[in-house]
Amino acid sequence: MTAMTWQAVQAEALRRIRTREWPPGARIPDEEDLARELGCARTTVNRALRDLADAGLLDRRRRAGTHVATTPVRKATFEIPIIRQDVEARGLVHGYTLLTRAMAPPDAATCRALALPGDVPLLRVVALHLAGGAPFCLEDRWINPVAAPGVEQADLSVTSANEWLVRHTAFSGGGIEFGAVAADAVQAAHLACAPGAALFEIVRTTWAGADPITAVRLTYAPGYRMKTAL
Amino acid sequence: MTAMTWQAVQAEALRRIRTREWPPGARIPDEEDLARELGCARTTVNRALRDLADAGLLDRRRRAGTHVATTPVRKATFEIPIIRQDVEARGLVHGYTLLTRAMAPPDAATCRALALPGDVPLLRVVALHLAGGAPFCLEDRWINPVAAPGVEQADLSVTSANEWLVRHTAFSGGGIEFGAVAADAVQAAHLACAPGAALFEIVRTTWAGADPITAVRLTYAPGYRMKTAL
DNA sequence: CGTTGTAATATGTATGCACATATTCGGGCT
DNA sequence: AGCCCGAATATGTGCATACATATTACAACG
Repeated sequence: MTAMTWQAVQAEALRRIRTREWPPGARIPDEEDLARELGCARTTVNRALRDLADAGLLDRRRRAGTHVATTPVRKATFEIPIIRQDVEARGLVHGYTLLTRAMAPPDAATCRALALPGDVPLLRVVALHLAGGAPFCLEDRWINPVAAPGVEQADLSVTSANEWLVRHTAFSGGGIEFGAVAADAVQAAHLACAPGAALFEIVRTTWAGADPITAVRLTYAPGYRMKTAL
Repeated sequence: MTAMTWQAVQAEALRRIRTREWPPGARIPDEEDLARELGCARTTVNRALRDLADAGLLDRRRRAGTHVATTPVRKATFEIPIIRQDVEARGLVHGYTLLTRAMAPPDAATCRALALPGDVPLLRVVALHLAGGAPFCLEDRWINPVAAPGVEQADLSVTSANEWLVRHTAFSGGGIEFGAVAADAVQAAHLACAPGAALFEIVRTTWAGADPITAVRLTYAPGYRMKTAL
C-alpha cells in the first residue's frame, strides 16, 4: 500500500483546488488528516503541499493552517535561453558576428545599472546573432575588466563573450529586466527593421558579490516573443 | 551539533559553486559523502541539492551523480502582479475604467490562441487601468461564455473581469507570452502616447481542461519594465 | 565485435518519530 | 475592559532506515 507518492498527493490536491472542491480562500484539512485520508505519511503530504505553496497556489501558516490562495497565478518561471540554443531549437542555423570591441567609458544607463562611476573605462562588446542568416538579436554588452581579469586578452570573435564569462568569472547574483524600446538607427540597421520599430529587450546584469561583472542588453528583431506555460 | 539545517547545506553548496571550488561541469561529491562531511543526514543534503537542481544550478542524474550546470542561469521566476497591486506597490492610486463590453466574434489571433472557430461569439471586455491618474495599462480581454457561465450577467464595471473569473471559474492551466508591439491608434489614444510607440505587451490565456476560458492582452504604457532578481 | 544481460551505484522517495517554531486562542490577572 | 501569558495546534525540519529506480560499467555470450 505504498502506492501514494507525493506526486499523487499533489495531483489530488491540485484536482480539489481546480474543481473548487476546495474553493479559493478556504481552509483545507491539516496534514495529519489528509495523510490519514489518503493513506500516506504526513511528510509525504507536507512535501506535496509545500511545493504547491511555493508555486503560489496555497498559503500556509503555522497554527493557522493551509488555505487556497485567492489569486491563483502569482508566479511564472521562464527559461532564459542561451541565444544559440534558442535559435537552434527553432531549427535554424545560428550565426554570430562580433561588431565592436573597445574600451570605453560607459553610458549613463549602464553606470546606473552597474553602480559604477562614469570615469572607469569598461570593455564594450557589440555582437549580432543570426538565425538562419536573418538578424535575430543584437547584443550590447559592457564588461568590467576588474571583475573579469583576462577578458581584455580574450578572443571574443570565436568564443562568445557570454561563454567566456561563464567559464572565467565567479557569479553570485544579478538582475533581469524585460521591456519594449523603439529601434534607434544602429539597431534598425543591424536588425533590418525600420527606425522606431517596437523591439523586445532584455537587460541582464551580473555581479560577483559587490563587484559588477557585466551588463548586457539584448534587443530582438521584431516579432520575437517570450513564452511559458502556467 | 545538529546545527546543520538544509538551508545551511544549500548555502554551503552555493558558496562552493560560486567560488568555483566546484567549477562548472564538475562532478560534486555524492550525497552520502557530503552528509558525512557536513555532519547531517543524507535526506538533508538531498533537500538542499534538489532545490538547487530545480533552480537550474545543478544537474542531477541517478547513478551519474550531481554536476554543476555549465550554463548557470537558465530559469528566472517572475511575480505576475495583479495590476491593482502592481500600481499600489508603486505608491500610486489605482483606477479602473470599463471601456467596452460586447459579444463579438473574435479576431484571428484570438481564435488561434484559444483554438476556437471564428464563428463562436465571445464576450469582449476592454478596460483601462490608471496609476495615479495616468494611463497605465490597456486590458483587452475575450471571454468564452461557455466556459464561464454567468459572465454575461456579471457587472464588470465594479468587479474587474479578472476577479470575477478567479472567483467563478475552474482554472486548470494556461500560457503567458511577453513581447513588444507598436501602438495602434486605439492604444495610442488610451495610453496617451504616439501611434507606433513601442509598448510592452503580455498575453495570457487560461483553460479549464480542453475548454478555453479567456485570453487577455495587457498593453502597458511606454516605459514599463518587468524586473526580477536572479 | 557487437550485443545483451547483470551488478554496482547514485539519486529518488516513503515512513515513523521527535522536536522546533510560529501563531492563535482563551483564561486569569489587574 | 484591557493586557499578558501559557496552552494548544498546525506547520517546519531533522534523522535513521528501507526500498525504488534510473543509469552506467562491465563481463559474458553469440
